Amino acid sequence: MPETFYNQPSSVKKKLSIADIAEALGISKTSVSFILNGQAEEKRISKKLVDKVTSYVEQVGYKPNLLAKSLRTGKSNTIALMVEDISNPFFASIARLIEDRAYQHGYRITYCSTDNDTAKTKDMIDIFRDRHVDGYIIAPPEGVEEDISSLQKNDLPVVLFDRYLQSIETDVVVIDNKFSTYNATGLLAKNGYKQIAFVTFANEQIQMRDRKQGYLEAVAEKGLKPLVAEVNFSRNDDEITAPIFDFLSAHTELDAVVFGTNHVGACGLKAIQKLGLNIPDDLAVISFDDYDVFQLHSPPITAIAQPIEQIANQVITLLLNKLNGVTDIGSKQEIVVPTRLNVRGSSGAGR
Amino acid sequence: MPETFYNQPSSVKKKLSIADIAEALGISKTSVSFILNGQAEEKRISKKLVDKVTSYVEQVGYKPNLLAKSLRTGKSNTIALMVEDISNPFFASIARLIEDRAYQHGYRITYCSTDNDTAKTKDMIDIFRDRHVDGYIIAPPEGVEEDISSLQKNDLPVVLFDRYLQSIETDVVVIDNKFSTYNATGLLAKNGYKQIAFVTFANEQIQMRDRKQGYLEAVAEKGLKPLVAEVNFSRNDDEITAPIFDFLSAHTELDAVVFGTNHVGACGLKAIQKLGLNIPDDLAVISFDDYDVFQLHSPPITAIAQPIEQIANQVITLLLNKLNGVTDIGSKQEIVVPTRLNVRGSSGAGR
DNA sequence: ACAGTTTGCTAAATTGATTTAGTAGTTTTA
DNA sequence: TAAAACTACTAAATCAATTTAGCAAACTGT
Repeated sequence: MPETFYNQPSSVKKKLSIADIAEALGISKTSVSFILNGQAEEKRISKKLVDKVTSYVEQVGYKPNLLAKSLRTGKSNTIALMVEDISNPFFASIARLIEDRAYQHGYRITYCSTDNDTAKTKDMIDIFRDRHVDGYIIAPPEGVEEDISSLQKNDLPVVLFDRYLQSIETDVVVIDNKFSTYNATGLLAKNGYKQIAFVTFANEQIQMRDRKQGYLEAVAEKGLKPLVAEVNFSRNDDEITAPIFDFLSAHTELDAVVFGTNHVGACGLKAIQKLGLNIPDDLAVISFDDYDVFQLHSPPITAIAQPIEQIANQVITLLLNKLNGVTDIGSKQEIVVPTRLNVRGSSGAGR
Repeated sequence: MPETFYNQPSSVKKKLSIADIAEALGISKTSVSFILNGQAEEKRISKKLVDKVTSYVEQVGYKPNLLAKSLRTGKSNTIALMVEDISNPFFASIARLIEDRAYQHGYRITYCSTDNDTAKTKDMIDIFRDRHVDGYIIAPPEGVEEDISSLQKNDLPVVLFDRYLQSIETDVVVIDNKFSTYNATGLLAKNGYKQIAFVTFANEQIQMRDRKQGYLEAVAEKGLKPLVAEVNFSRNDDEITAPIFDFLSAHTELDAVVFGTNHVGACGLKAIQKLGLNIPDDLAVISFDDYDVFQLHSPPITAIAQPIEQIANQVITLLLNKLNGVTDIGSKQEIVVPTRLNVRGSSGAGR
C-alpha cells in the first residue's frame, strides 16, 4: 500500500523522483515515464494504470527533473540569444519579442551581449554548447564563421539576424540596408541638401558596409561629394559623442547628415545640441533605426525604422522549423524584410 | 597504449566523455574527475598522472558535459533574472550590467519578462525551479510572496530589486522612491508652479505607492491641491498616450506634471507634443527614471536618475554572497541607494 | 619485523530521467 | 491444441558526470 502523502504547500515540497512515485504505487519507473510522456496508448498501458498514475502525480505535485531529462534526451529546451548589446533598444525589443514566442513554444531563452567582440563571442558559443542549448539566434560579429559552421556541422540549428557572414550558409533575417540608406540619402538630396555626410561606427560588419554603400551610391548618383566619418565604439557615450562633435565642427560646410545606427544617431544629436545647431535649418538629420528618442525629439527625427516584430517573428519561425525538423539544419534561407523611412521634420520637408 | 587522437578542428569535434579519456589513458574515471576538478593534491594524485591527464585533455579538447555535472552536483551555474520588461531601458541596462558581473563569476543568466503578471511570474518561478537555477534576481509583481518564500525555504537564494514585498524577508535593493518624488515635486513648487499633477501607472506595487506618496506629501506641505492620474499599462504605447492626453486636456489648469516612470514619461511627452503645449511655459515636467529620451528632448527633461550601476552591483554582490555561503539564504538586507535629480530645462529654472 | 600510516589510485554507487529489449499471461488463429 | 499474436507491463542499460568507501603498495617508527 502506498505511503500516505499530503498535497504539501509548496513551501515544503520535497523533491520527488520518478522512482519515488513508482515505488509508492508499486509499479515500475518505466510505466510512470511512459505515462507522463504521453506514450501510454502507444505502449499499451491500461487506462486504469494511467489514471492511477496521473492522479497520484497530480496529488503529490511531482515535477520531473529537467536536468536529468536533458541529460538523457540531449535536449535542453533552451535557445541561446546572442546580441551585440541587450541594453540597446533595438536588441532589447527584439529580445522581448523572441522571448515571448520562444516561451509559447516551450523554449526558454538564455542570452548574452557580445559587444561585437569576436573572442568573447567564440567563448560564449562554447559555453552555450557545453550547456547543450538546442538552438542559436545570433547577431554575429566578424570572425566567428568557423564557430558557426561548426555548430551546424554538429546538427545545431542556427539563425542569424541583423547581419550575415559571407562565407556561411545558414538561415538569416536581414533588412535591405543598402536601399534604406540610399533611399534616405536620396530624400535629403531631393530636399535640396548638397553636403551630406554619413556618420557610423568603425567596423566592417556587412550590414554597416551596406549602409555606407547605399549612402555612397546615392551621393554618387546625385553628383554630390561623399564624406564619411567612422567613430570607434565605446561603452561610454561621451566617447562617441566627442568625435562626432569634432567631426561636425571641422566640417561646417555640411548641411545634412545620415547616422548609421540608433546609437550613433542619439550621440550625434547630443553633439548637435552641444554645437547649438538648428535642425533642419543648419543641419538636416536622418538616422538608422527608429525609437522613442527620435520620435520625441524637437524637431522629430526622420528615421529608418526596422520592422522589429517581423524580424523577431521570422527569426523564431526559422529556428523553430529547424528545431522541429521541418527544415534542414543546413537550410539557407535569406529573408529580407523591408524597412520604412519615417519622414519627420528633421529631414527638411521640401525646402 | 592510448589510441591516437588528433586535435580535430572544432567542426568535427566528437563528444568525449570522462570515461573515454579514462579508457584512453588506461586509468579510472575517478582520477580524471579529481584532477579536472582541482582536487589532485587533496586526493593525493601524483604529479605525473596530473600532467598526463591535463595534457591529454588539452590535446583532445575535452569539455565536460555540464548537464551531467549539474545533475550530480545540483548546481547549474545559472541565475534567473526576472524583470518587468526586458525592453524597458531601465531593466535592459540593469540586465546588461548584471549579465557582465554574473559571467565574470562563472554564472550564466536566463531571463524573462514578467509583465507584472502574477500568474505568469509564478509559472516562471516554477519553470526556473524545474531547471535548477542556482539563484533568483527578481523585480517582483504583487502576489508572489508565497512563491518567493518557498524558494527561500528550499535554500534557493533570492534577491529582489526595484520593489520589495512587505511580508517577505529577503535581501532587496531599492531606491528611496518617496524622497525622490517628494524632492522633485518640491523643486517644481519652489520654481513657482501651483497646480502640479502626478501621472503614473495604475498598480499597487510598493515602489509606485511610495512615489505617489512622496508627491502627495510634497504638495500637502506646500498647501497645493493634489491631482493624481493613473493610467492602465498596455504594451501598445498609444493606449498609454491617449489617456494621458485626455487627462491633460481635461485639466488645463495644470502648470506642472510629475511622471511616475520613464515609460509614462515618454508617453506623456508624446501627449504634450500632440497638445502643442510648450515645456516648461505651459507645463513644467519632471519624470522618474532618466534616459536618452529625456536628455535629448527639447527642452531637456528634468529626471530622477536611478543609479543603475550601483543597483546592479549591489544586487549581484548580495546574490553572490548568498551563493557562496558568505551570507545566509534567509539574510534580509535592505539596501537603499540614492537617486539623483538631474535638473534640466523642463522644470522651469526659477521663473 | 610487524603494526601503523601514508600514498596513489579505483570500483561502484549516485543523480533522475529515458529507452531498449524483454517477459509473463492472455487471446487469436489454423 | 499448439503456434502465433497481442496485452500489459518491467529489468536493466544509458546519459556523463561526482563522490564515497576502500584497496594495495610503500613507507615509518619501535
